[in-house]
Amino acid sequence: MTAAERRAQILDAARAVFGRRGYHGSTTDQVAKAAGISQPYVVRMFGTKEQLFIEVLHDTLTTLLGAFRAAHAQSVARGDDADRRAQAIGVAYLELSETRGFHTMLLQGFVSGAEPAIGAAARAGFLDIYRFLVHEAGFDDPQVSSFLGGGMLFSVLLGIEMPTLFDADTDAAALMQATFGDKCPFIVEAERARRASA
Amino acid sequence: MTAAERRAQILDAARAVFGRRGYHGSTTDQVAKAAGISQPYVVRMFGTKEQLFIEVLHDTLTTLLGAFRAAHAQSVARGDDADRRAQAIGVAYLELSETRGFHTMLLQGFVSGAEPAIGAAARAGFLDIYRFLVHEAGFDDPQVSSFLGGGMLFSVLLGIEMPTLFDADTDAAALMQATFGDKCPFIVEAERARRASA
DNA sequence: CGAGGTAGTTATCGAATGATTACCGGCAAG
DNA sequence: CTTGCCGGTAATCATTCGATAACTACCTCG
Repeated sequence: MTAAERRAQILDAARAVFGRRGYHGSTTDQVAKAAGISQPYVVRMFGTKEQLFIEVLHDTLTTLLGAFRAAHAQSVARGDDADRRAQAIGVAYLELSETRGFHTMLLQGFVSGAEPAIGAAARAGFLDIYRFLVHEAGFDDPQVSSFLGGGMLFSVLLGIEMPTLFDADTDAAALMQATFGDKCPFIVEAERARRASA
Repeated sequence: MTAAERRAQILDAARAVFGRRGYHGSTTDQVAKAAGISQPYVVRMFGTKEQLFIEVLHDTLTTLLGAFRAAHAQSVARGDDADRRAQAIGVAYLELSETRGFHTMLLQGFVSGAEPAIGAAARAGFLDIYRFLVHEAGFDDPQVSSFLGGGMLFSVLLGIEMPTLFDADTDAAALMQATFGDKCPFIVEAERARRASA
């Protein structure tokens, strides 16, 4: 396998691992095992664990902004009004949950601000999203706060593994229904599958 | 000093440490140093680091719910309408940022769901907040989503140390203005003081 | 006084983990 | 054929960190 392919594969595996256990809670060996290679190779390819984490975060943020731009452009092409355009971007955000550990990886990046290099990357990435929403998508202040807040709540509910309580607790089910909307059954099912495979 | 006093002091120090670096990123020695005692004593008093983390989380959630209940009761006593009552609880949430690491500790609890015992405590605590908002404070679904989302965004912006960019980046300043509202200068100043002391 | 409990410490151990080094097999080019 | 590089591993090192053990100073009560 070529080095570039391996690199992509490691980034993918690392996103799942880091997304679940965070920067400090994950080991390079876990990433290596998830990618099906040896631990020293992970380190050699990325230099350090911190560098790997930052590249995963950067890659995830790039994917996110790409998805947002695509959704926005499509919505504009359809001639949607402002509300519809905002909704299209929101849907794009929810649909990124199909790629393993996407939202939890973002969140883990956002709570690792105490590591200087990671904090800088996280701040820059968060601001990029904000700038896109305001300057490209034309959100106003209440819209952007509401959008980002909804996104953070979404990610936290996934990180906390709230879907495990969907069947056991009616309040949990109501909360997730209120947050995930009509994507709710889809997300609950995806989480169930993830747990079953683990 | 009595054991109960020490316990409270350690919990306080641990909240600041865990809030900044998370569960895996913090060491019992950092907590001990912050509390001015030896590392083995921290472990002996709480059994394990995990147990300490869970107790800090529980303590933080208890404080949070207490503050919410007090704010709600006061608002009811004033005869406020539903919107005012919701706002009073929101203000109570913001004001808890005066106690060191409060919001970031909550967030760190919420992203450590991969540790089984911590995840269970975090889910239960999150649901307690949800239940208070819905069943005691009478929030409807959109209100509760908006409130929780705003809270998560608030905590993430603190965790990411976004206030460090307040003066350097006008977009960062706008984002924080939109999120923190009129508490914004207060919070920026508090973060500046925290960094100066570190 | 002395016995026991309370609040702590110093010293140390063992496991985990990020990183390094040295090595190996295949394959393409000269 | 052999030289050298590319993709990759096994072995190992140096630290860090949570936990344990053993000890000490102080206070109080009979």
